[in-house]
Amino acid sequence: MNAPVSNLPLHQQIHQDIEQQIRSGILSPGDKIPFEHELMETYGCSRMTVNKALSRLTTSGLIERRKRAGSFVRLPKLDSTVLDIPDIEAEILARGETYGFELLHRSVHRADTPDECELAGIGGQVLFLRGLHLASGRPLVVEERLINLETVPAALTVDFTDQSPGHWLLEVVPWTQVESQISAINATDDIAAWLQGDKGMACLEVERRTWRGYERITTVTQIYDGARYSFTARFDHD
Amino acid sequence: MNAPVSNLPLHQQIHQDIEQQIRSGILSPGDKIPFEHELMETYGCSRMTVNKALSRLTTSGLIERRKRAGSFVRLPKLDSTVLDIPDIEAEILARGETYGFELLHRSVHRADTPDECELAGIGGQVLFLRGLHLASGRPLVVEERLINLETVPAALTVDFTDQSPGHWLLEVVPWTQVESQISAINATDDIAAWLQGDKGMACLEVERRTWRGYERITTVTQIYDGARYSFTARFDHD
DNA sequence: TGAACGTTAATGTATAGACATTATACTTGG
DNA sequence: CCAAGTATAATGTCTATACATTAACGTTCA
Repeated sequence: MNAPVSNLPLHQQIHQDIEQQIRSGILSPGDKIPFEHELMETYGCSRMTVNKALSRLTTSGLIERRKRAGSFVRLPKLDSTVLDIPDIEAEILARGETYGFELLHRSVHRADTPDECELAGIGGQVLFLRGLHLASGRPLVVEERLINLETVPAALTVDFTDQSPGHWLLEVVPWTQVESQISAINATDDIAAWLQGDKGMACLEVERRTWRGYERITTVTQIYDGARYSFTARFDHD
Repeated sequence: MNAPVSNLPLHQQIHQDIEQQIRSGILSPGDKIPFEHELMETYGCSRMTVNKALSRLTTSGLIERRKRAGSFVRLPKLDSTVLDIPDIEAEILARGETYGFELLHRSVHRADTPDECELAGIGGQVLFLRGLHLASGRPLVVEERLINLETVPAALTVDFTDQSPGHWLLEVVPWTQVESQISAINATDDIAAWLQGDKGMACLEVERRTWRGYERITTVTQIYDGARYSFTARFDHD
């Protein structure tokens, strides 16, 4: 009686073996991977099974395949990384602190600034909200949000006095595309007051626009207390 | 004579059709996708072809499949985005500015700080470099880099006086894993002097550690002039 | 009613074979 | 020697079939 080699399906096993060899450096960029018919022999399986494994490695960008020539390890992407821009509430709770939201300002008006028109079209209705995210009672983030009432009219009837609009939006209108911009700014008087910090302190500013299909949903600018917050990201090659 | 419906392979066509329906909102999270045998009829093809399309939608996280029940559109990930941390040289050139690198400091020593030991092991040799990335002759980024000489001994023999070590490393030892941390800091006296800015100005600080397999390659801290730089990212659902 | 059990309809995996496509390698003619 | 044409070996796609796995469904029995 033989112990089972693995409980994984064979195509996953093959995929994983090759990926492991690339990540460990046994196979370097440019190196050749065995032909499909060679892997068929090695694993004692059909070509479709090998092909499934190699196809997935191709779509995930780890290898490159050329007819007649064979399959080769690709050069890694020049440089890019996956960044989690977290749900602030979840993030604060995960730190073991208590979460709170405080609404500072709310207004409804017709789009007139370029930014508002880009969101809701000329003359479209937008909802403007400014609020604070509190960690253990202390302000950590101030956010200013525009919501497109053409696409999310329900936002008008919701009470955001102590509920984060980001969280609500995510449940009601999940986005399909996001665009983010991260920069560093010095706190203005207003920001310093809201975050209970000093004027001029370094803050992370995140501006994010979201879409559902081709319709704009919301634009949010979040300003983080730079001394108390940073983004981290871990990225495995692809 | 019929015009060809599409020149894409059928499984890609099916994949794309369904993805399009999800992104446009025709199909919402939780909605059911037709059974494989229904799609076979719709597209007049075999089950393996339909299966290939649906399997890829599964691995990319767009749909979820349950035996006996069927396939369903998944809720989008809570929040995460792909951030390009660019190759600085390429980025500056892309802006239409000229690129330059200027070495400020170079030294070789045995690892003694905790950070250096984490990189090269206790007593391992490390190469320390400090340099400026110049855009059109003006400093845009100051970087401090530690290179693990245990894994990249060749770095000792390279002249970095006007060549960016990041660029060189990428070609010689491509990484397989990266960890990044982005935060906002106020410029110290030193930083202000290097970047020819004012003390206290907001800067983006990016700390990045890279691995090849399980071996550490380098740690770099890059400080960007906050007034002249920001990261942008665009993210399509997965 | 409701808990246990067998049935069945869906997905998951794999096979063997076929033909299409294409870059490489080889051959031939100038 | 080089250019053009041809053969070939690899990947890309697709089919028809088979059996495994699993969760929903229906039925039976306490």
